[in-house]
Amino acid sequence: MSDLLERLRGRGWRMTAQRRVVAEVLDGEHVHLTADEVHSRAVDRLPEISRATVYNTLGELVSLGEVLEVATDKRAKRYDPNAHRPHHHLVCARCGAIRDVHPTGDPLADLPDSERFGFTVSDVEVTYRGTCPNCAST
Amino acid sequence: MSDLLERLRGRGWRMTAQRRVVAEVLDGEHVHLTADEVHSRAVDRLPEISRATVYNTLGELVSLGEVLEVATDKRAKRYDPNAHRPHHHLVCARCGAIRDVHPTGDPLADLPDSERFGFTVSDVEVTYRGTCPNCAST
DNA sequence: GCTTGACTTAGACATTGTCTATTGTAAGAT
DNA sequence: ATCTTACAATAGACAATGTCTAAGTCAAGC
Repeated sequence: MSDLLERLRGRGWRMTAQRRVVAEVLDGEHVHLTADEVHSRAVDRLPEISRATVYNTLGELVSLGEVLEVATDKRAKRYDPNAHRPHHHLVCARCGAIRDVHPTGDPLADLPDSERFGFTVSDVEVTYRGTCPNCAST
Repeated sequence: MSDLLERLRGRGWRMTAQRRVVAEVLDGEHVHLTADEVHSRAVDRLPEISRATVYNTLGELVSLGEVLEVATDKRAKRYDPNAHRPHHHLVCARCGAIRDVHPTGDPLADLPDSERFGFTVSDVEVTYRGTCPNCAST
């Protein structure tokens, strides 16, 4: 399974039961869990894992560049393990469902110098919003 | 000043001292305040205004479509009064400064049907990230 | 199998946002 | 001008999310 665990081990990350569980919970495509969701799933496998550890571990994974923070919804941050392949997000305004998407084109090229205000621009984040098929039919 | 107040009045919005102050605080270009910042600036002009009123008023302005919520930073929501002219945001990763920007091109057109997962896509939000001139020089 | 420094824990604390019951008031009616 | 009344504002409790600390625990190297 998870290349994630492999990569982390290779980077000298000290492996503990808690960290393994967090990494396992985050495995997969179209995974965008909040910290609390990660925690409750982790508790299923390792009942004594604490909230602080989940937050710490998520923060480390983000620093290591193995997981992305996304702020699609205005409430909790979500964590996206699909960090090695650049992508953007499509969010359902009704139910909050999130899909990873890969638009064509480069939005960076669409920002003229005159609109950069002297900034060095390094990254773009695109969030598409709409209604998912499920919510549309009800 | 503010067409905002004009428009609100025209829409039958009951005008109170508190609402006027909130609307005034939000007036201008490149304004992206958090609810708490709005509150503290409102307090300067109207010391007895309560936090709840600021939150309520901001929520109403958003519902009315006169103000946009933006989630550029992962902490508090920010409120952008520039709702009548579509635009995106450029954020400094160091200091959090925000500018309104107007990229060319249409990101909606860049999302192929095969990447829409059956969603009806209605809106796009683009956030550019980088370093502002101020932070770059220090 | 020790030792040690890094990891984990519980829970207090901080920040941001929401809700409720009560009091106040803008704006139309008289 | 004053009255009435529905809507708005208030204080403060509560909720959700995230951060920090002091003390205990353990993975990994020796």
